Amino acid sequence: MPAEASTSRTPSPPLTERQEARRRRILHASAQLAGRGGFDAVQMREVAESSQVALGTLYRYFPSKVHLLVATMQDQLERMHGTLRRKPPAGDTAAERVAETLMRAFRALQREPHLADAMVRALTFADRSVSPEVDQVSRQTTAIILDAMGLDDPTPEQLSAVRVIEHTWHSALITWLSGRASIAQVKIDIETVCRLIDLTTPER
Amino acid sequence: MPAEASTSRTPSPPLTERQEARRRRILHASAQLAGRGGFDAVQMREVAESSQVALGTLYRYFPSKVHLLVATMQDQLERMHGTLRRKPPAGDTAAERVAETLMRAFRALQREPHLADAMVRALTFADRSVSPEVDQVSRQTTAIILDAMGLDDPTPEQLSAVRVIEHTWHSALITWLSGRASIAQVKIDIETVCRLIDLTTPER
DNA sequence: CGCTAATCTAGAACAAGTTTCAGACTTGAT
DNA sequence: ATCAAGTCTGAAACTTGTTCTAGATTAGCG
Repeated sequence: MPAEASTSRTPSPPLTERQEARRRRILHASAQLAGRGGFDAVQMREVAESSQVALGTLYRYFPSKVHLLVATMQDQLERMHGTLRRKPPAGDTAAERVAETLMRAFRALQREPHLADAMVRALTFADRSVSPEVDQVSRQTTAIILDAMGLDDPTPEQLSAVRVIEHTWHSALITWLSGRASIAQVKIDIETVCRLIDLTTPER
Repeated sequence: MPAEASTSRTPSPPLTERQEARRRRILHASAQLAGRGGFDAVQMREVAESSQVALGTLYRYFPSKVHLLVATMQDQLERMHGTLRRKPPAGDTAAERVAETLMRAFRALQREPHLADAMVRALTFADRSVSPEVDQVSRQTTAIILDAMGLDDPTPEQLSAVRVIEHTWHSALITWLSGRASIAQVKIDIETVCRLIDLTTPER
């Protein structure tokens, strides 16, 4: 199993065991603090203390709070992709399966709304310096959606549809997290956008 | 003309002339600083100095940097809605007109990418305390899209489509601003999502 | 005009992200 | 085992958003 699948971006020098452990402690502390309190509760000094690492070291591993939270999201996403793989969605059409998959992910986020807040806010607040990492998250999300569609090599049109679905997914999450949309509303939006798939994938 | 259309939310005590002038100076300084440098360049001390107002006063008018930038966005949006009204889009279908309108708005933003950055980042970073203002921006955007569609009372289905279009609009802007998507890509995404309108609005 | 409450100003103070630095500790190669 | 290079630590310093305070100014009113 590729334990460093997400690291494939930067062929950084392989970490020693203790370094790997530090990295893990940091991500764990980050997720923990985010879990209660959300974005604001993830304070770099606290993350450092909580993971038994000096502040300077924390910054060596993750060059900013946003980097840290985006990495936390990568971590969680991988976990989720694994879970989803184990129980694939059951719908008849691609649109149904994608909608089901996203709603499943949404329910998982609802169980940890503060964590969701921290990760999503970091993701959309990220500036250019975090582009590679954000891109990685985006690729991972795309992979999840394509998995649900059951497609191996999608057409450009289908890729557009997937991108739009991702846009909707992120933005709908934000409106929900900031209390401007209900859970029901997010559900409707997801179902609505998933109809685009039928438009580009003439179901046989 | 309803000069305080956007203020209708909070029936705050009417401002004196000098106060109105201060508010205007602040918004102007904010847009100016945002215009070069984007989100980070809008520093509250600089805004205060630049608009000849004490820091405490700035915070009395806008309780946070995000509030300030969202208000700046409201301001710009109103301007744009006026412009768009004067030259309505010419497409045959609702989908075409909406896409054309959004692309026109997009081109306007391209002329001031830093300003766009500041406003959009503030919008998506806003937490619950800014919900009313963000909601106001959202209503304004909805109004612009419905205008383009040429609809007076849309069906719930059409409203869903409009919401999804807004989601895509915001999120696509973000990917463009952070350099993860090209202008062409944004165009495709907008055109793709606008097809949803045809799905919910059987063109006669 | 003269008073009172509200508003504004200048500036200090505080909070959290980020940077920096000197010294201690690890690691990998010889 | 020893040394050089790289890493980690603890603590202070710096930046920018935000809050607070004491005193000046302004607005509305009798």
